[in-house]
Amino acid sequence: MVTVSARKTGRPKNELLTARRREEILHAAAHIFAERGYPNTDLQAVADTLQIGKGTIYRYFPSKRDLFLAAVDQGMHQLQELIDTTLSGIEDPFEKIVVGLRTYLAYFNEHPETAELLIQERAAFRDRKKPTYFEYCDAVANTWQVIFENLIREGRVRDIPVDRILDVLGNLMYGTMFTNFFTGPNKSFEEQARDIVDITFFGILSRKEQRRQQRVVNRPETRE
Amino acid sequence: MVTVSARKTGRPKNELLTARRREEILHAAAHIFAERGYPNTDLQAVADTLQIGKGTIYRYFPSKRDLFLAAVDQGMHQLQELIDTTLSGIEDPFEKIVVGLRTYLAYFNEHPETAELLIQERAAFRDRKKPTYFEYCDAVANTWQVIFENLIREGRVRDIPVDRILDVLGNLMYGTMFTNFFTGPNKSFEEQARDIVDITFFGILSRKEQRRQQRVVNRPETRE
Amino acid sequence: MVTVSARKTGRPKNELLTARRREEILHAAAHIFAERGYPNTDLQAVADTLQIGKGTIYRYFPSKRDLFLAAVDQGMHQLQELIDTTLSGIEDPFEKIVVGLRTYLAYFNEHPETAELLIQERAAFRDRKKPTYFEYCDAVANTWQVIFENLIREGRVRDIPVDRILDVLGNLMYGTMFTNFFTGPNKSFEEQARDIVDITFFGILSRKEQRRQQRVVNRPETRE
Amino acid sequence: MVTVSARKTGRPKNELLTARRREEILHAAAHIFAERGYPNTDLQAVADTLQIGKGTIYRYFPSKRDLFLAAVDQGMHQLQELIDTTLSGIEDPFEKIVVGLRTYLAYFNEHPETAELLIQERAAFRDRKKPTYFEYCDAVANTWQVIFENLIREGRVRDIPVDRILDVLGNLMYGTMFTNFFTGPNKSFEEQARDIVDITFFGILSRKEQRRQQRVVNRPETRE
DNA sequence: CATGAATGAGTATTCATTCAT
DNA sequence: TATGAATGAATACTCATTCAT
Repeated sequence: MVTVSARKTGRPKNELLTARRREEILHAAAHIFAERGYPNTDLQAVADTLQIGKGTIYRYFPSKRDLFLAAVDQGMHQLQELIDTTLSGIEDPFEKIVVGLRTYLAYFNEHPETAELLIQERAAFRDRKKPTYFEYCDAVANTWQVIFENLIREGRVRDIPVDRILDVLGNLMYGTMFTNFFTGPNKSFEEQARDIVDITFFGILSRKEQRRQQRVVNRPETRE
Repeated sequence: MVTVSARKTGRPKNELLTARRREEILHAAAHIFAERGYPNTDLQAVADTLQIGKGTIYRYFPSKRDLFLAAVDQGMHQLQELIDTTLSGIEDPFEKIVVGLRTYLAYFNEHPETAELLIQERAAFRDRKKPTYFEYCDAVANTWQVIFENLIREGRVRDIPVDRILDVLGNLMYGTMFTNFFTGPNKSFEEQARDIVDITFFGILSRKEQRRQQRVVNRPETRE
Repeated sequence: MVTVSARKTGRPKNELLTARRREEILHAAAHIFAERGYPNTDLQAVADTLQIGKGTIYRYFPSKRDLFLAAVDQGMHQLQELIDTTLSGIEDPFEKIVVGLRTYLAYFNEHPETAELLIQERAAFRDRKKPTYFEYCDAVANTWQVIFENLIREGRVRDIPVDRILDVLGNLMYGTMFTNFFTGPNKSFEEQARDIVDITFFGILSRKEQRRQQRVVNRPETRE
Repeated sequence: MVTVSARKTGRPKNELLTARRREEILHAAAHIFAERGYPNTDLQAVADTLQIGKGTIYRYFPSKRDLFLAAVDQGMHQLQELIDTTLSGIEDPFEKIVVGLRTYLAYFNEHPETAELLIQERAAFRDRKKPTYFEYCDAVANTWQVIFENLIREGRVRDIPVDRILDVLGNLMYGTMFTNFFTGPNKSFEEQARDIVDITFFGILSRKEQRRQQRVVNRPETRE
């Protein structure tokens, strides 16, 4: 391909190299931010890790803050892509739910630095309207909404308002992820996924107790 | 100058006053730390709020870090006391669970600064073995363990290993608390408690689906 | 004198000491700013000179800029006070002019750092509406205005619009001061004052030439 | 590849183009340095203005400092050339003086950036032996020396040592230029030139007062 | 006991200059 | 030759902590 322009004869920019270096910086930064915390991280440390000059980082990201937020975003983006890919071949809605849950826990199990970044983001940027995590949640909420609506229509899930289900499941996943991160997981993510599914699908009550309580409290919104 | 009872007397500390001031400092500090974040809070601001000298704070707490951790601890302590008090008159185990859950959510609803402090603690003191929150969780875990064991023995709760139940419920509460804090609650804590109870007690599956899935997957650990 | 308040029992501030230290900082800063230039001056250098901590300077002046401007202002203030004092006992208007001029040049001769600060101010704060120097000029302009008006009324000075006289004399003094500062004075300030007075009072033209030129150009505004 | 005249030829530099670009850089730099001040100007801004690469500037000037000093020098050079040209056709010595003065003020009126550069030069390079301005002054001093000596010999100017006259006039011009620049001119440069000539030629004293003062003080150096 | 004056270690960011392309 | 990517030295200001009063 021949371009007319010319004129600019200097050192041509290598876009591929530029993009690769951006990724490298992001990757190193994510780990160092997670390891030391946002306020304790000197960009010099990131530069040293990559064996580049501190000024170079500023060529790619306008500020420490921007670099950090880009790192958080990248982490969430990867999670989203992973889930999208994993679920793409699955038809059965229940399997989608179970696999999605397991993938979520698996991701944070393998990328604890992403969890750390979510904490750091909140601690350092209390002002940001909405944490990156919840922005991503909003983005996929509708997909799950539809899935559950279908299940309810088919009579496979109780007729509970879907947002209640999503809230409870979402909060449970979120809490599990953070707890794992804070205390270290006391069981494998597969086991965790299994336990969550078991309890949220079947409830903790025994059959007998379920029947009894439903008789006592005539909960109108939770008809079978 | 004559002192009556030997030399140890001197100027008697007014222990009451001392304790009161300690509380005042802790209270003010909790709110300011929560409002500005740990690294952005300078003790001068705390001193100014209380109209005392900065040095005075150092007479009550040896360092900024200690003051902060004391504030976190106070928050969790209050929560614990509130729950203990609230549950003390309740006999029915299910009611204990439901009321405990509601009280927990109510507390953080009224004291969002405690939630903020938990975040800040984690962000600032990544090194501390275990966050204050989970120390308190451990402290009460046994109580709930016993409650659920009894329920299982009585056949009112499915025979699931109790720690699984506690993990799932604990993570769900924790996740709900943080989500509320991050995004603002989209429903009242009473509604949240109700939804959590509904789903974790009865499960989301319809009766029919529950039966079907239990037939398909012969899950040996979850006999009724 | 007994003050009621009390309450605040801590270390009392010593206002005298505070004021003295402020002066000390200002004095040291003036010389160091002048010696190294505004942008090249690190407040650490000022602190080192005074054997105090850098933070201490910031207790007295909110920023490097403020410290600098205070130093400039102090320099001009001293000049003004010196001139006021010197002229206070003088009645004869011509003597006032001559002595004022000499005092002005003498001051900058003894305080070359003030001249340097005026340059630095202009170079560093191009945005400030009016340089400190000219603010002080404006403040005294009226006094001299009156003196010259009287001299004109008495027929001792030619009937030239007074602001022209003030402009020319002012610019001449200003230019002389800066030239002295830039190139080093090539004569004593007394000689400079004498030369300025000689030329501005009598003009450089010979009597004969003055008469000739006045015949040729009938300059209406400069009647004798 | 065949080159005609031995090896030195290679790609012949286009000297004209080179010189033109040098001028362009100098011109742009002068304005940007004047607008932002020496320390606040980064060479990137100069490069951007000219739409060239930052490295290219370094092909023409070895350092920021050199570029700046070249810009100052160019400004003074232009002034000198303008005055030389303007005066070349003038025979009458008084007219030379008046026109020279007016041209000087006119130049700085049209090129305020040159005045700014003179300030910046002094502020940034306190160490340089002599500011560019005074180097140029020295270069032309002799010409004016001769002119005044002739006028004195012809009895048209009072027999004052010529360097006194030059000092006073020089300082007056310098002060006027800077004042104009700092405060904005409050009258046109033509009026300023007229006022300066009026006062320095005729003095401010009235005839009567001139006579009186000359009687009182028998100033030996200022005989008519 | 209470105070706040004093301290100085710690940090994000810029920009002159170099040099690979 | 022209370019702009890369570099790292340099810099104003804050704030936890101490301690004289």
